[in-house]
Amino acid sequence: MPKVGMEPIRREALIQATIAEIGAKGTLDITVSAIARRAGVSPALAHHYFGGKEQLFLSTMRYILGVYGADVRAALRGTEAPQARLEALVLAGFAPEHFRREVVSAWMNFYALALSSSAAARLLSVYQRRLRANLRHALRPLVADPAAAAERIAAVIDGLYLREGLAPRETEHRHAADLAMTHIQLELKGAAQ
Amino acid sequence: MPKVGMEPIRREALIQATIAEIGAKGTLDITVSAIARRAGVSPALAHHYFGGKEQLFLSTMRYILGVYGADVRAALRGTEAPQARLEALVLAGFAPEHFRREVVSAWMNFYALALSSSAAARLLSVYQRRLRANLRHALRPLVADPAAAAERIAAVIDGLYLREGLAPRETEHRHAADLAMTHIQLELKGAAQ
DNA sequence: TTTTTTATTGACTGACCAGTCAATCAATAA
DNA sequence: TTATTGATTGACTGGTCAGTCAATAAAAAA
Repeated sequence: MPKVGMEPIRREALIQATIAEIGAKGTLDITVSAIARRAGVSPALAHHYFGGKEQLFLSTMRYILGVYGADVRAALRGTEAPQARLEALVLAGFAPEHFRREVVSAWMNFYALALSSSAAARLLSVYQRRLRANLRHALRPLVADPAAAAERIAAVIDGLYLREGLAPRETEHRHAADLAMTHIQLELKGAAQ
Repeated sequence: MPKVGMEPIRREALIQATIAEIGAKGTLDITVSAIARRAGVSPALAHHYFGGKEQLFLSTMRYILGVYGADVRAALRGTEAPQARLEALVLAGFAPEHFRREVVSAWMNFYALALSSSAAARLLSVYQRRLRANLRHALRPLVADPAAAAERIAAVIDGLYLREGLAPRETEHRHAADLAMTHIQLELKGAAQ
């Protein structure tokens, strides 16, 4: 039953199906057929809308990065005090939905993909730059060397995410956020301006 | 020209070829044929010695983890002072050879693989546990909460490696080690026992 | 109503690949 | 010398997959 205006619906469904399939298989080694089946359409339609597998992956990556970015912006909205902004940044990054198996899968595989796809590398570096810029901005009134502190905090966030994301499920994710917040306290105490 | 005693030579050659191929393609999506070609043997021989692709990957992972472990042990040998041991741990982790493109590739892909292969996950968690144990041990005489500090330092190390490993080449890798060392200074200053 | 556009797919192709197996060849042991 | 064992591969199989294309069907526009 072909209807007009299906394109955005199908694109969204195919991206969601891609995320689900990556999560289920834990790999980017998944087939367009499986994704299409999950989305309830034929493999040919996936090619029709995305042009190919690689572009479907990139759109999926853009989607996930977009969700993360929106979360961060929402967390920062209305938050003025630098300390509160730091906390918001950390908490947004460690929100439970980022630890859903399929999301972790997508992140890990995108890290790997960034080594072979310059488009993927560019997307990832946009996210990294934005996180660091946000951190620097919040740190500027608080520490002597905001750039270096931002670098370290970003590393702690990424490192803790890596660890928690890879850890066997059932683990407590508050842990990561707490560790990161303690680290920030250390930065503030150790290098107050 | 078949000779006796070839097995260890071929195994090593195939593992090296696997690393090289992962580095070249940036993916685990590589063929046994390509690996075997690189090692100068037939694909059948790779199956003969390793039994299959997955086992070849796991052996390669074990090899890389083993090199890392040996580097760390070498760096710690003869180093007694806790502070020096911390520094040795960091410097070993950020040694230039770990930033060779093919090694970074292997790490990133192993992270992703750990999500779908419990054998890979186990190997990775052995490495992670060992790093944390080493850090805790060195931190015990220096800070009030060695476990938490070790967790944070390990996160910084992993996070900085992720960032530096993914960053476009030409970047300066001293940077990562410096940032990590500064972080350690913060930990010691902020929570001296 | 006719034409055009959008959505959709079945069927196909060309290519590739992991893993198997029987056979070959050389060194070595009996 | 003969039998055995380890090293090695060519040839093959069963299966898979990305991407193409022409055709169909339903809306929408003319």
